[in-house]
Amino acid sequence: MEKRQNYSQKREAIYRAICSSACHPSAEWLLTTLKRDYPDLSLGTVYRNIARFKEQGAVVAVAVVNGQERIDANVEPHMHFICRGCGAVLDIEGELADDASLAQIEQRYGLKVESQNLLLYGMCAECRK
Amino acid sequence: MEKRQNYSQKREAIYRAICSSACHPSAEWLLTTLKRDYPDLSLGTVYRNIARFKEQGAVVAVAVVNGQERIDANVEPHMHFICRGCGAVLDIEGELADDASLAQIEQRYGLKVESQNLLLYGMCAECRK
DNA sequence: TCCAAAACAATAATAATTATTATTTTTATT
DNA sequence: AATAAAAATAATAATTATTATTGTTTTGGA
Repeated sequence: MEKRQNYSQKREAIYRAICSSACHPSAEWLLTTLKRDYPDLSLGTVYRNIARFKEQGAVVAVAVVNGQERIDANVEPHMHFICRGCGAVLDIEGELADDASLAQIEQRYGLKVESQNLLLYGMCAECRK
Repeated sequence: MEKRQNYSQKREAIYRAICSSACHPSAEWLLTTLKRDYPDLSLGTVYRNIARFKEQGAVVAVAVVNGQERIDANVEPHMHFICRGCGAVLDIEGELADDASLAQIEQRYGLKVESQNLLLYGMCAECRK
């Protein structure tokens, strides 16, 4: 029997915030953003629910920027750009390693690839000015 | 005039350890490994020198595994595999995004790409058993 | 050898994250 | 609707990686 999972307003709000923000939020960002609607939301709750979403595969950590983990509700493999100036994390459309290449790597190194993450680093349009 | 840079046995030992280890070490690993030969080496010194190597471009941070930053003295762009089981970081030969693709991304998003890092996640040969 | 700059160890301070505990919310059942 | 067990939470404490500070030692030129 699987574990029962009760409904929680806050969990839903956290997940919605992750989905509806394009910024790939950190725990801190989620807390301050959601404080407006849920004044008694605590950071522990944000971390606990992020951990749960990760376990379920509903979100994925895409990068650590300035020591803070940034997450994405778009779990389809895609690139990210990280700005050295402002720390922004942007989605980038484009190809990743294809299945054939991954299969070749798996064979060659005897390992099993479960996911991939291509990060580009540099300066975003804003910060270049 | 450029900044004077005195010689330091420990700095050299730290750099050599990074170069000669295939494990993409963390600060912690470097400390414990080098303690044998330099019993009064301190963690602060390890961090300070890693920071300097990064500024100089002599090493690059390739991943954060279990909260610890892992570094590589091979600054040529190449893939890495990260084992979900044991946290190992392995070098993987293979193509990254080529200059043409990057130029296209730069144009499309108005940004400047300075480096890239492709991470594969999964289970290494050892941990699969 | 003498001196100033650089590097260091030891220690304290930060900052992100995780764990604990007592309270509140949810939900199934009466 | 009332009740009680399970789950979720806030508040708080504890951990852990990293950075900053300070006083001492090392380095290398004069």
